[in-house]
Amino acid sequence: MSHMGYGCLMAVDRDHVLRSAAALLTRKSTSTMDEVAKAAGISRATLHRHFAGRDALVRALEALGIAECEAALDAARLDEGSASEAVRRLVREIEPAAGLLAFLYTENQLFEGEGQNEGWTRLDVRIAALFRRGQASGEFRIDLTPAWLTEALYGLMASGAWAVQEGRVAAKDFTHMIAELLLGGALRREEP
Amino acid sequence: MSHMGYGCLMAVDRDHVLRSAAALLTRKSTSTMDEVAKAAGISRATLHRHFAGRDALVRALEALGIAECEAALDAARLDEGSASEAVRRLVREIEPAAGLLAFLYTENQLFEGEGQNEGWTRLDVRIAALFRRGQASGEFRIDLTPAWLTEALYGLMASGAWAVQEGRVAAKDFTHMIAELLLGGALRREEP
DNA sequence: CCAGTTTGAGACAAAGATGTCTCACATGGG
DNA sequence: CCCATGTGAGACATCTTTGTCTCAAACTGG
Repeated sequence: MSHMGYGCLMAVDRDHVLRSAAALLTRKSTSTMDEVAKAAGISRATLHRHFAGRDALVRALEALGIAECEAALDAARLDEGSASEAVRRLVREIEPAAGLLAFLYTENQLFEGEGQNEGWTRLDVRIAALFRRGQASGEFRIDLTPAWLTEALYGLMASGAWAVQEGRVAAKDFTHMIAELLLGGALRREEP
Repeated sequence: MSHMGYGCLMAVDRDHVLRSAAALLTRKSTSTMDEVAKAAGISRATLHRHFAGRDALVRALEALGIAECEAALDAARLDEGSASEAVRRLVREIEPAAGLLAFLYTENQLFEGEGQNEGWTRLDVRIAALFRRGQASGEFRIDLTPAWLTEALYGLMASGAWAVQEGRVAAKDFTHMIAELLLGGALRREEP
């Protein structure tokens, strides 16, 4: 297998390691490199062969989270149909990445240096644009800024991911609970 | 001042240390004991005289957060008036503690052992009871569980605290943004 | 079967944080 | 003024995590 280099097997292993690291760090964000390795079913040495260090691992998780989030935004077709439906599609598409996003959202180490990934800005811009579109069309209220609605979406996804993980809400309700609360709030509607 | 013991000066110093530690750890949850000490304007030795170690400090912050939260619940008089107004009062009263709560909310170390503070349960019960009251009175929709609404309130407060800290939303809008989103959601009302 | 590659296990030192201790200094009451 | 108390600065050992290395074993493709 000398000619394969990084093309084939390494890639799928790397992805598997990344996924299990995401799952573990979502539950316990201070997990040791050794715990991450064991969770992935590999040794610490092999983990180090994939990721130069803890920082590289977290950066790779950041890139993965951003990529999955952007893929979700693409799949949700935010420009089509009503803004409400676009938000529902967005929450549905982003659900599988919610745990990872929740971990990254609280990893404030990622946002303090200078070399912060501009992918976050791209995501913010696209999501805020969706809320702005909803405001322009009269669907959404205008006293809540698009920046705050974007932030609230992140926060609700993180809360939802944790609540599901601790069994406080059912996993199947994740999408509905987040989208409905974000769109409609807790108050009952007089006439839908 | 030998006869004073722990009664007077120690107490206010301890409180001041606790407050600055809360402010610092909210921004950078991995701050060193030395950084915590410097932020409080004291030396690491003195910090250690107040709190036996990092764990003791975090536990003290947990107790402080729970106490402030319970005081806010008391001040908000959750049983009086409409549930919506009670939620607005709750958010307003809890705002000063939002940063500390956001820190504790993501300190999952607090919730994994067996000796987790039952204060959180007390808070959950009281807040969930408020949402349940709103549902029973017909004010709140019933397809969002009280447990999820409680969780969402925590998540929105954390998001709000971070968004304010990073300058993405104005501090003066904190209460309005959180309460209005939680109650009414992003959709515009036809007839208020 | 064989050769090259990858892996796991462990040893090892470096780095960082923590807990403990000592000692000099300041401060405030008597 | 004097003394007791609290404080800051620093030294020190310890512990954990990390990064690096080696080597034997397992595996794979030919």
